[in-house]
Amino acid sequence: MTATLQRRPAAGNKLDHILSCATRIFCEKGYEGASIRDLSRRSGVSLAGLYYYFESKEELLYLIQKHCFTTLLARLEEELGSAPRDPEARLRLLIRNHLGYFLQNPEAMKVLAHEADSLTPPYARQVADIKRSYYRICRSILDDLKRQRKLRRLNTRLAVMSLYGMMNWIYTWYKPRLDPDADALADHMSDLFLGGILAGASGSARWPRSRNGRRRALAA
Amino acid sequence: MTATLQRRPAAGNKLDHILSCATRIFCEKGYEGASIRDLSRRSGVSLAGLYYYFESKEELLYLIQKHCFTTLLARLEEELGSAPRDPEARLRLLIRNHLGYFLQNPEAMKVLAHEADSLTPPYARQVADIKRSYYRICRSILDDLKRQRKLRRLNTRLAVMSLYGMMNWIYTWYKPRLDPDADALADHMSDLFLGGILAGASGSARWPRSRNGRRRALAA
DNA sequence: GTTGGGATAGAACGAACGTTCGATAGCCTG
DNA sequence: CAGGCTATCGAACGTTCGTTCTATCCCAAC
Repeated sequence: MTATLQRRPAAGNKLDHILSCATRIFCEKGYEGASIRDLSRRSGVSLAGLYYYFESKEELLYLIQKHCFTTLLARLEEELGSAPRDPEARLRLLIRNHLGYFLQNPEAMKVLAHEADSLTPPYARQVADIKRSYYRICRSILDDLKRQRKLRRLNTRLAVMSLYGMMNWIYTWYKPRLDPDADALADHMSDLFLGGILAGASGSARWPRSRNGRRRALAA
Repeated sequence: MTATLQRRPAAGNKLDHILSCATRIFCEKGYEGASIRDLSRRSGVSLAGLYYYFESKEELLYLIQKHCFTTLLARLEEELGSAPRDPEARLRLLIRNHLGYFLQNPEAMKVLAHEADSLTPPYARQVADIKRSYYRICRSILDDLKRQRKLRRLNTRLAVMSLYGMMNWIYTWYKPRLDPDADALADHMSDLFLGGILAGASGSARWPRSRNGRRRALAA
């Protein structure tokens, strides 16, 4: 269950190669649909030889997810450390960081987003912990923004989830030759999200709601 | 490849039962991870008996996806038929329709969103056609809105994808006891999205963009 | 030059997979 | 009651799966 990375110091390069092949295969065929034999063919390592580097197929997915989320989180924390205190600026930075990493590693991105609950408890917990940290940073920025701008009616949980939905769904439609690059996309989504948060969720609604009378509770 | 539904007129009930069991199983274990033996156990039909009702596991997924997307699209077209011409109202209606159906059929929703490209060409094409119709309705509403409000800088493709991302990601986080119901959620996302579109994408930017100077093209 | 362990692979294991075969009920029609 | 059609099943087929067993190779240390 512990990371294979530490066990065999000299083997880092080859494990990295295997992990990158595995990422590509999981991306193409999904975790369940991918086979160790696929990985053997793609990586050039024999079927049995692979098991020198990891203990099971599931550990493979775990190592990929853990590495990516850890990197994503570390980059964000580093950037936020030397960033202004203004919540809007920090949120823009988070979005930029997220999309920057995702569009730079599109295959890993799909594996993170698509195989989010393919891991079983022993592995799943550790990944979930990192994800929770990442999620909480966004939520606390939004709580700050809510206080600063007095957005009484803002449900920050819904807002966070909506934002992550926008961002994580990208792997299903993004075409590098057709769509804007990561920075432009980050600006687009930042504007969309912040515009919506700041315009719609403050005091009175600026735009009419649904035409029928079913106005349920919107507040947090 | 043609729908099994028409071949055996009297068998509708049992096929429906099988499809609903299959939906639940695909939802729980994913398409690849689910086995026909799981379906046999859950539905109470013998392994061989199942194949009287469909031709392959893939046709099963196809039947589920086709039925759901067709229903979703039909409902939307019916509602839009007797709706006002105002693009904003029509967009709110689309969001309400989408979330209403999704939260009423959460297992099917996950199968639609998560197994979006588990089908291979013969089946995949037919589902893709229906999805394209559905997507185009949203896009044309947004094009109308863009014209009406003179939103020169709005990239409607990105906007549509962002909106669908927000909505389709719900299956990963929605908790019925914790989160607002479908109508309230639809209002929330409508406000967020419309607020963002109308505030951020018109003439000059109302809020500052990223702190560094990399201001790439945001326009369509 | 022997030795010992890290690194590798061929072959096999048992289990599970999607699918099919052949048989058997039940039932309507003639 | 004979014949055919619908609906169903137990058993099996051939394949692929994740994983492991065992043997080998290479190279540094003694």
